[in-house]
Amino acid sequence: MPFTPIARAAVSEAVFAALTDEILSGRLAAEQALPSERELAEAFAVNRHAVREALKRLQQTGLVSISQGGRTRVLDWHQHAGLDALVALATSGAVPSTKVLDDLLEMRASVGADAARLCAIRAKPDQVAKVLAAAEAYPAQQSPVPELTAVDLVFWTAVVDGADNLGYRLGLNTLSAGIFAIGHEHLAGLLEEFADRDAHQTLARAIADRDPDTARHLAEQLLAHR
Amino acid sequence: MPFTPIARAAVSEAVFAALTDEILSGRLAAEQALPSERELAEAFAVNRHAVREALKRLQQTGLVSISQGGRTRVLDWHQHAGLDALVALATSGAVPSTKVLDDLLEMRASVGADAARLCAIRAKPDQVAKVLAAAEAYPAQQSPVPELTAVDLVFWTAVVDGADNLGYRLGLNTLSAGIFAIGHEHLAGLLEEFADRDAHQTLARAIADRDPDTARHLAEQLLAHR
DNA sequence: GTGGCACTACTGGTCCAACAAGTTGACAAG
DNA sequence: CTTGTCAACTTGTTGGACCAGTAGTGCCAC
Repeated sequence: MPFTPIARAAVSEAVFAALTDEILSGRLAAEQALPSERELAEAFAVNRHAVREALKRLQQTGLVSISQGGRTRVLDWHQHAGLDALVALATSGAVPSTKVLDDLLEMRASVGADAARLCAIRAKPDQVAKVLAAAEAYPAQQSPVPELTAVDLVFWTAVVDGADNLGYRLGLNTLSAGIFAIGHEHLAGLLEEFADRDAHQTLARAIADRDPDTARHLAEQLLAHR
Repeated sequence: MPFTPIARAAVSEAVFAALTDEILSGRLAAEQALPSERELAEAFAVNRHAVREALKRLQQTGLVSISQGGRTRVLDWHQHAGLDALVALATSGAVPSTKVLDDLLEMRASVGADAARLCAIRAKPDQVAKVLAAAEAYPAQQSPVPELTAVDLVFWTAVVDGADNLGYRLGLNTLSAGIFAIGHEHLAGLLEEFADRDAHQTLARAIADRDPDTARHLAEQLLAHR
């Protein structure tokens, strides 16, 4: 059944998105003071509590700095925003989504290669088995893009799990969220990689053989983005 | 003057920290339903809005799933939390902070090496100049740890800026926040690296010489953690 | 004139109370 | 067994009030 849940965006979510856009696009420059919560509430025609929830999230993302009594100020996201802001960045249009995607894939290549290396060194037997199984699950012939991305995510999740590095594990979550946010339509260039069943199985075998250098090298080749 | 600003934590911040701890430590298991907002408000002896602000942030971090009408449920942070959760993870005690630090440094090594490579390829002249200047700024003799970490951050910020990758840039923010959250007392093992003025200058020169392979290799050596 | 103080007009932080909107489970009608 | 209804929850949103902290303004003593 191809039905997807109907999106019912909360008010604070909408406010968060609007302000995020303003900041990432540069229309609200760094160091600039935001309108007061009361003014924002009136401008968006929502309650102040909704604005506050959005501002709290902006603060967590590293986009604004809040101080009681003083005004809320915009931060330079280059310096203060965390990796999670990349998801917002991908959809805000502040930076061309192709640029964001390229950067994302570049990071994925670097982290993925090292994760493959570590997986070959550290993975427990059952984790190796999962990697092999995930490689086996790649479809032989053409499949729809969403399905391919799902299979690919399962494979790399298995690899990263085997690498036993919390940073890589959580980074993978953020990265895949970012890639997902950009949307499937921009992922056409990755079809060859996703569909390369043989390469994934070769990589899985290198991991199973406990050959970290080969695993890293294969992963580098596989993830290299043109 | 060694005085630091007095921390005036907001109530919602405290609630957020408490719930984060409960979840990351596993005392609140995944899939488990949280108490209702009213119950939490009563338990913490705070207003419901404060609880809501905290829950919104937990949702953004990927630690809980909120649905109107239904109950708020705990998510498996391995699967859903973003890299930013690492900062909370470092301080929550859910995982030994030494493990978090090791993982963090491992990730830093991989990302840093690739950033150095890309910086050698892509950095603009003024960015190269900043890298050289940052390497020059390393203190010749022993210095206090906080100062060393600050100098080190400036150097790597320059390198990552030159690499022109938004993912690396924002990832560096998150990583350094995580390392900072763990605290300086655990960073003794890094003193040699931080103090290695020569190695940083050699690396900076490789970048200035546009020698990506050497830059990557040097960065790998420099960032290798024992 | 000038430094210092008090006051005022903001800001964000917290709380109470109410109602709207959605979910869930029980239960009766078909 | 299926379906619809209802009641008792839940989160979502709003309004208003007051507390707490900041920052600028202007007065006053020196």
